[in-house]
Parts: sequence; structure tokens; C-alpha cells
Amino acid sequence: MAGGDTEPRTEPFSEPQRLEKLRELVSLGIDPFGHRFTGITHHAEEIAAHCDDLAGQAVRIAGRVRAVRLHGGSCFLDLHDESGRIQVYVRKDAVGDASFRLLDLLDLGDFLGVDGTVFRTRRGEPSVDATSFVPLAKALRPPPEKYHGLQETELRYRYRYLDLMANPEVRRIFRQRTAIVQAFRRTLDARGFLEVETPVLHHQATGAAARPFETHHNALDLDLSLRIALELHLKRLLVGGFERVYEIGRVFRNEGISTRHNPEYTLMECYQAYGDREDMMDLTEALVRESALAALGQTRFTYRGEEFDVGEPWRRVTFAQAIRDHGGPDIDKLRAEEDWRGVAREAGVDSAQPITKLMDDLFEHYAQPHLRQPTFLLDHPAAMSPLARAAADPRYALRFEPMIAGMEIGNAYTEQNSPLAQREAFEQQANERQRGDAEAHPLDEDFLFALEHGMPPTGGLGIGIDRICMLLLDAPNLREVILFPLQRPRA
RNA sequence: GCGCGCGUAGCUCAGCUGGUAGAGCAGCUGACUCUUAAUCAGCGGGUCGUAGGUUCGAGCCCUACCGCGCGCACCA
Repeated sequence: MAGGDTEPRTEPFSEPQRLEKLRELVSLGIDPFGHRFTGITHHAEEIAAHCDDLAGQAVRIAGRVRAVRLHGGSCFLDLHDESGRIQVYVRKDAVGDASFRLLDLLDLGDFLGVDGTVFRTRRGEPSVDATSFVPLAKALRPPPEKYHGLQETELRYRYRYLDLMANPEVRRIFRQRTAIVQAFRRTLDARGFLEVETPVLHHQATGAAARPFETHHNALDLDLSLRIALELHLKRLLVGGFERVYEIGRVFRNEGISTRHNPEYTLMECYQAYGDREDMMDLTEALVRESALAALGQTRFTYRGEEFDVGEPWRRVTFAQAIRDHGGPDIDKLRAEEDWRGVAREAGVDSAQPITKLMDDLFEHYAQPHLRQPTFLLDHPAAMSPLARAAADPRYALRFEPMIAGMEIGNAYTEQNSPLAQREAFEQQANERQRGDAEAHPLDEDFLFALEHGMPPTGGLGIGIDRICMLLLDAPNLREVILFPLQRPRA
């Protein structure tokens, strides 16, 4: 992926005229790619919003030219900067003949620096009456169409810069995403969590049930995997004596792509010593509430036409209860694996697959689509939760998954801190792996070595940042909240 | 991976029952000193995703491949 996913296309330029104009600029002694432009006083949005207060005031602005309306001896330009659009009025009388002729060398997409005074046109449009302007950077290709923008999904993702250039709502989405991430940091920092960074290159990808990407270190001649979770390194830090840690980082899962999945995605994981999953439920409510407030200014939001509110305490329901509630079997009555396979057959769920997958399928079959409002799904079967402590009934784990709109947005445990129980759970997973469950957790001897030095009782939580963004920002598709989603190289 | 759909000018899109490629924006030339999807007059622009096939003739029908989207599968 280094260097982007497309071949550079330098030839032929779609606009040979632009190259010609570039040469003319050079012949006039103007650097077509400009230089430092200091002393910018305002953004477009400020001028538009405070036009009357600023009227008559000298301003210096810079941005990209998105429209040119030439009227012989005068010209209107639409200049776009990060904040929005402002109109620039250039009169030959004001800037002089030589400067005015530079407009002939200007193309849509070029960057321009402008000095001028704020005024409102007769039609009421906030504008800057230019006293001078300077070309700052030439664009050799045209920007997307000014009215319809860039519509084709493939082009929007592949050339996200064009999408950002053309579609202001896309810029808004990614500002809101940043606001959400900042809300996570602010909330965690305020509660005394220490932000840390742990390795992306792992000897063994553990901490979740997923297939990893494999890579290789040449100098050490060492096979490595990209991480699939942050969990086991963060827990090592609790062994080391940090009491509250978190990381917001990219994880990589070598699996299919869908509206809800991207091979790399951003995960927040945090761990709180002397806590348990109860603390993590409080924290989840706070993180999601603060995210909504940061991005939307309120706790209510609409996702795909459905109303949600993350301002209230979330509903709680156990894994078993959720299945019962929606017409499924009473799994509390199940003892042996064969019992599970029996109810799976009745439900029409694949009964021959690995047992953890089967359990998950039963839940998805009966309950998951019905868990709409913010809900903590509690007490998953212990077999599918090898990193969590067992509940009073050892068939279940002290675990929860926060769910909104039928979608899992995270995962949390009262963490397993007994090295003995952890080893047992890993061995059980190894068993499952031998029986054909390719995604069972591998045994991590190095992590067990750490646990054997003692880890305090701990509550741990992971939340998928992209999923939260998708929900809060009403994105139909995870890729809408990822700047550069993975795409195949173009033919 | 499987199924369905899409791919026409730089962008947004038309293109009928198979008859030899269109519009708007963008570009170029000219006019215009308060326009704003500026306007007016004129001009240029296409391996119709790629490669085969059927046909007198294919943007259109068939096959394969490439890319994208959606659904399923896998996962969060």
C-alpha cells in the first residue's frame, strides 16, 4: 500500500492548457507553486458570518478557486478554504491591468492569496473587494463538477481528497469523527486513565477471535502478525503497576469487507484496576453520551430513520434472557455441548460448526436484530469469553457487549486475572482450534508469564470507534466514516 | 468466497426494439466593471471498464475478466 493504491498518472494531462498557463506564469517570474503566505486574517466563514461588522476592514485570505465569473473589466471568484466559501471581487481598476491579466492564467482548482476589504454586494453577498492577489499553487487537473460534486462511490473513496473538496458534508463528517475521538480522550483523561501506545507488530495476534495479517521482519528473519486487539499488552501494563490505561489505535483483521467491517479499524480499549464490568458499563454510558454531545450537541440521534437516545442509563439483558425474550430456547437449561447442538438444529442454525460460533449464531438468530435501543448484553457463555472471569454460574462470563441498533459496538469484561484460570481457558481454546475453529484464541505463554506476577482485579472495555461514528453520524456504511477505506488497486 | 446490480467525455447523467455517440457543467475563442449553477455567440472533446463472441451492423445481445456498490458468508 505504500505510495497509494494507484499508479501515478502523469501523462497525458486531461488539461494541456493548464500546463501552458503554468509555463506562462513561470515566464512572468511567478512561481506557479508559490511560497509562504503569511498574515492570513480570516477564514471565509468568519467573513460571511460577520460581513457587516467587518465591512470596510482590510483582510487577507487564501483558498482554492472554485468558480470564476468574468465580466470584462471585473471578475467574481468563489474562494474556498477549510471553513467554507467567500466571494472575491476583482476589479481591473483596483488591482491594475497587469494583475488583472493574471486572471487569464487562473484555473478552477488553483490556490490564491487575496488582500482586500470586506463589503456586501448589491445582491447582499458577503464579499472581499480585492486590492491585490497572488497565485499560490496551480492545479493541473480540474476540481469535481461544481454543482453535482463527486457522486460515484468508488471515486469518492478512492480519491477522497476530491470528495472532501466537492462535498462539504463529507468534511463535516470527518470533523465530527475527530470530535468523537476527542470526547473519548477527554472523558478517559478526566477519569485518570493514562493514554499509552503498545506494539502493532505482534509475535502472535491474540486478544480477540479473528484472523490476523501476517508479515515478516527481514533483519530478525521473524514472522510477525499485525495486532487484532490491544488487550493483552494493556493488561501487562496493569501487572506493571499502572492502574488506569487506555489506547486508541488501529487493529487489523484479515476478514471480509462489508458495510460494517473494514480490514483496519480504530479500537479504544481501557483497563481499570480494582474495577469490574460494572465500572465499564458506567464508563461506556459516559463515553457514548460525551461523544454524542461532542459531535451533535445532544444525546438524541437518528440512525437510518430510527430514533435513539444515549442520555439515559442503558437497558441490561442477559445473553440467555435475550434469546428467551425473542422466542428462543432456554439456554439456562443446557448443560452439555450436545444440548447446544440440539437447539441449534431446531433453530435451523448450523449445528456442526465450532461451539462458540454456534452460540453466537443462536444469539444472532433470535435476539440480536431486536436489540435496538442502547443495551448492555450481559453474561455471555464462558466458552466464547476466554479472557473474562466466570460468573457465579461458571457456564457464563462476567462480560457485556454494548449494543445499539442491533449492532455490537464493543466488548467488556471483568478481566480474568487468575493465571491458572486463564491458562485453562486458553487450553480450552486450543482444543477448539484443534477441532477446526480457526479463530479460537491461541495460547499466549508470554501473557500468562506476566499474569503469574499478579494483576489486580480489573474491569476492561473495548469500543469500536468507527461503529460509534457510523451510528452517531447516521452513516449508511462504515466506509463513510473512514477517510481512506481499503480498495483494490485500479486496473 | 457466492448472488444481484452498476461501469458512456475531466465531473453529473441521457442514449428507445441492435442501425454507426448526446446534454449540462468543466475546457478553448470572443463580448460584458455587482455576478453568484452569471449571461450571450461560437469551437473542440469518447478505445462506451477490458478481451473475446453473435450479427450485414453492438454502447445495447452472449461469455470471461477487471473495478465498484448492495446482500449473504466471516467478524467488531
